[in-house]
Amino acid sequence: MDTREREELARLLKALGEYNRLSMVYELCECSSPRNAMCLCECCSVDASVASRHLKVLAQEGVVQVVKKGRERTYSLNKTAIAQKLRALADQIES
Amino acid sequence: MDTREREELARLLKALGEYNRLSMVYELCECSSPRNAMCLCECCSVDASVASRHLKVLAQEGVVQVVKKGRERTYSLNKTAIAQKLRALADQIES
DNA sequence: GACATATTTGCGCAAATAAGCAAATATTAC
DNA sequence: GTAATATTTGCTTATTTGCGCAAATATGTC
Repeated sequence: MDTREREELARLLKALGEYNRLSMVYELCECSSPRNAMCLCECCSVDASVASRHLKVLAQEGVVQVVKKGRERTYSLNKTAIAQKLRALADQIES
Repeated sequence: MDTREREELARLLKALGEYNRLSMVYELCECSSPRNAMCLCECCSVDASVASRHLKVLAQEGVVQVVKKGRERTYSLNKTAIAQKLRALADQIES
């Protein structure tokens, strides 16, 4: 694993390691259909602007996928990609 | 998963999500035997005091185990515990 | 005891982070 | 066009974080 990858992984873990962001991820886990920021800001009781910023971070790190739908944007989890990265780290740690 | 567990998981991910700390974890991955802070501070070119603080964070979150050996303390990874938590999160995300 | 080594702690500083609010922007509906 | 809704952005504030250095502490060696 080179430096670049390690930096990327650190950013991913940091993105997931903030309580409100993690709560949004869990929320998205439980909803089968994509949600918008207005909905997701409720699960952690923050302003919509705050949720928007958190979701931007999650999108940058590839945790969520954004789809523009009219005046709203819906977010869904990149389940397999994230799960794969977490498992890869688990494997490496256990090796 | 209740609030307490989620906070705990967020703290774990945050602990792993800092580049120098993650580097120490990788370093510990590669050494089969436990290492002390003096050794671990080299892999990320920081002061020993900084390494000491980082290792304290990792210990608090259960990432590493500390063994007091004379005037030094040796650190080793709690491999299975961490791997298990990461896989549990992966499973939950993928579900 | 004196000295060396490993770690921790206190302090200060700079940068990053999270939050809320208000304003700006985009898009839909009427 | 106007009004309503969803999002983003700018601004400010408060807090946290990471770092280095120096001093303090702990422990082993002589």
